[in-house]
Amino acid sequence: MEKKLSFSVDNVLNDPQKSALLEINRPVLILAGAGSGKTRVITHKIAYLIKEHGYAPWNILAVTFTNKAAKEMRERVYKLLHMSEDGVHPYSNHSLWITTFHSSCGRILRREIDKIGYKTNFTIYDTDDTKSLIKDVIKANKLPSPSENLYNIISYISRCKNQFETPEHVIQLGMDDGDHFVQQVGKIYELYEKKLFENNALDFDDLLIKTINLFETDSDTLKHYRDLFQYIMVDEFQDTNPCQYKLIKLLAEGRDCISVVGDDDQSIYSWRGADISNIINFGNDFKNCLVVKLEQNYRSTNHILNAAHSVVRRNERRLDKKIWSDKGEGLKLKYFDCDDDRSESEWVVKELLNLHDSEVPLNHIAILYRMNYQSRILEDALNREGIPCIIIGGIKFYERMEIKDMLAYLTVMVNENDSIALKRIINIPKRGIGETTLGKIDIISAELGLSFEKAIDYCVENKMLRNPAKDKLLLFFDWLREIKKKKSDMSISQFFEYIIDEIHYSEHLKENYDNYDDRLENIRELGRAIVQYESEQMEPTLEHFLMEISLRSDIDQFHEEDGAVLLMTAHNSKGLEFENVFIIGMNEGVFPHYRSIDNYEDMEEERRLFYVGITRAKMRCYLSSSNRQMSFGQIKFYKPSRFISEIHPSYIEKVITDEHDDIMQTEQEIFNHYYKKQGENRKILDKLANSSNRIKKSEDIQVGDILLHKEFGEGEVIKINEKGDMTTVLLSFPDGNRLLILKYAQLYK
DNA sequence: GTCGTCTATATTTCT
DNA sequence: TATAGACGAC
Repeated sequence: MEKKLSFSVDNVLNDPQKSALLEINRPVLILAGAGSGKTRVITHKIAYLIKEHGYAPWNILAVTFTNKAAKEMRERVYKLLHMSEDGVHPYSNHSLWITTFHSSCGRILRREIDKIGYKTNFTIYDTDDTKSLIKDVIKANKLPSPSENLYNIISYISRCKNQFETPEHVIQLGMDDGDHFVQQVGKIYELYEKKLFENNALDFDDLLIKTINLFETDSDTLKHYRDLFQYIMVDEFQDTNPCQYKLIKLLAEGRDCISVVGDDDQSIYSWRGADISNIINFGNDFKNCLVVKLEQNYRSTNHILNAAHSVVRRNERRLDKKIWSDKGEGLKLKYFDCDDDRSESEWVVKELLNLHDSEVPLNHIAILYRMNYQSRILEDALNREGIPCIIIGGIKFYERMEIKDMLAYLTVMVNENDSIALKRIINIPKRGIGETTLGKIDIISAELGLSFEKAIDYCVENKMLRNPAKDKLLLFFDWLREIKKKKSDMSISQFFEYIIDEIHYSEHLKENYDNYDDRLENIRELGRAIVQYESEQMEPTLEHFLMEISLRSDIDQFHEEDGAVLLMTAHNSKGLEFENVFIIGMNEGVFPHYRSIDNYEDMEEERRLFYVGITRAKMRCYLSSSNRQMSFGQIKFYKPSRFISEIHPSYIEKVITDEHDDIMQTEQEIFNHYYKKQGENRKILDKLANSSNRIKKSEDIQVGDILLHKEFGEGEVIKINEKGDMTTVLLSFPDGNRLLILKYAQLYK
């Protein structure tokens, strides 16, 4: 039977897309290949529900992972509903719940969190704040400083949190296994959680966890939101972690009002706890679900799709599907292997200029890489040729020192319990309140279980602080109280300007930083963001603004219309598409990343990441590698990436040029080249570690040879004691003779 | 408590 | 390379 739609999807959607849209009485799992129009399905389905089935916009919850994806989805729905782009008419700006997981939770908690003991003016901590808080916790509680680096501790805690492991349980686990690290982290975790609560702060994970807590402890609230969200859609479902999945289940389980879209081949966030089994097990939790595969790609030509497929099909853990398009074969991928990273970026620039000559606009070109630092050398090369470029990611705007300073000021005005924000600003500009004083207060706060502010009072009352520090503290808090009073008399932007003046922040920047111009400009940019926020919101509040800001990242506000080449990591490119895509640094240890080389599952993820990269390209895809790369001031040698050889040869064309520097054939020559250039840099000697000049056998040397040791320098061979594997050499170094085991000593000719 | 200098040290990726 | 942290001088 044919269904008549006044909201026409007949010419916009293909058959599988349509079936995914029309099914609203069963759960729907949409397995959507790259470029198969999954956003189109979601947005049309939202519009369809509203227009054809009378759903109110606020009764639909659609969640994704990035603000950018959410924003795009919102705009597309507005268009379909003929709303204005800011969504104000005919529904209010708040009417649509098309957001990220984190901001939808933030929005819920902003209203409800007092039900689980927090105050609604809570602060959201980013990774930076989390790091500071953990440092503080270790110090204040006089815990031994852990041998592992902070990042490992933070991610361990985050993993525990996302799997609903309590600190007590983690500590117990650590004791049972005699695992010292786990015990230690468990302790830090416990104190960290306590401190977060004291500070009335939530970290990113908490936004989800506390929402779940809320729903689990307060059934009325859960019921309210279950009734509110009559239909739920999840984009990028392959990226959901246990927490996100649980949240969705809480809201939708037992009902049929859910559609999820995902592509297991594009799962690239397992390091953040994303679990592909969520997509694989979806059918178990949501019975009788309709599975739709979208395999037609609307983006790329087939050589690109086939090349991408020939790589990703090597993964064992994947659902079988193959994307195709009706756009013809198109061009093969172009691959160029370069001598070093400098010539690699020059090659990219050259190809890029060729494209430009054939009238390809610059904003149709993206250059992707595995790690942010790879952008630098490219940026230089592009600048040399005067090609404008925009780098996405990297040092993020909202993570800049001066931005964080000012946001901390605003935060303190809103949440007086936030010790991280308070400590950040208490001595900026210099007020003579230093580490020692703050450390003392932290310790008291930890020992007596007092909040930071209470601990200050306690220290003052009990005369525990010496006079200059004490007076300055009191002075500061007097000042702070005065400032806070002004808050209600002004708009957010006025208040912001007022604080800047009041603390003489521009003077502070001028006195302390060479690049104060840039920093001042950033502050102005933040001011503009505030003004913009105020103009967009019907009821702007500082609390809400700060939340928006803390969940925002750089990629959100890039505009395609800028006539510039885009540079970004492969991760950041997900969900985007470009006529022409370059992927640089196709080397073992770079892409795939060296930390995934020894781990099969990680390697599969790298492969998926590469798959994501290739499938961004509509027309042309360029790949390049380089044998030598300058990284952190050192030259490193690399082999071409295994992924290059994993591409079926019929879809890739290797570029041969005559521009290789034939002069440097051997490792020795390469070494000499740099050695001469950079002088006696010991670090350079490290590079020899893998070179052919490493002496491993006694046949390679004789008495009288001069050998090189990276620490001891040059030494003359005095004696060789043949003992098979354990052969030793006696060498005379500038600082004396040494006996070394040939096999282990790093000696070079 | 602050400032400057030196050294060690780390390098991935939505929110 | 670049930057955070340690250390010592004031």
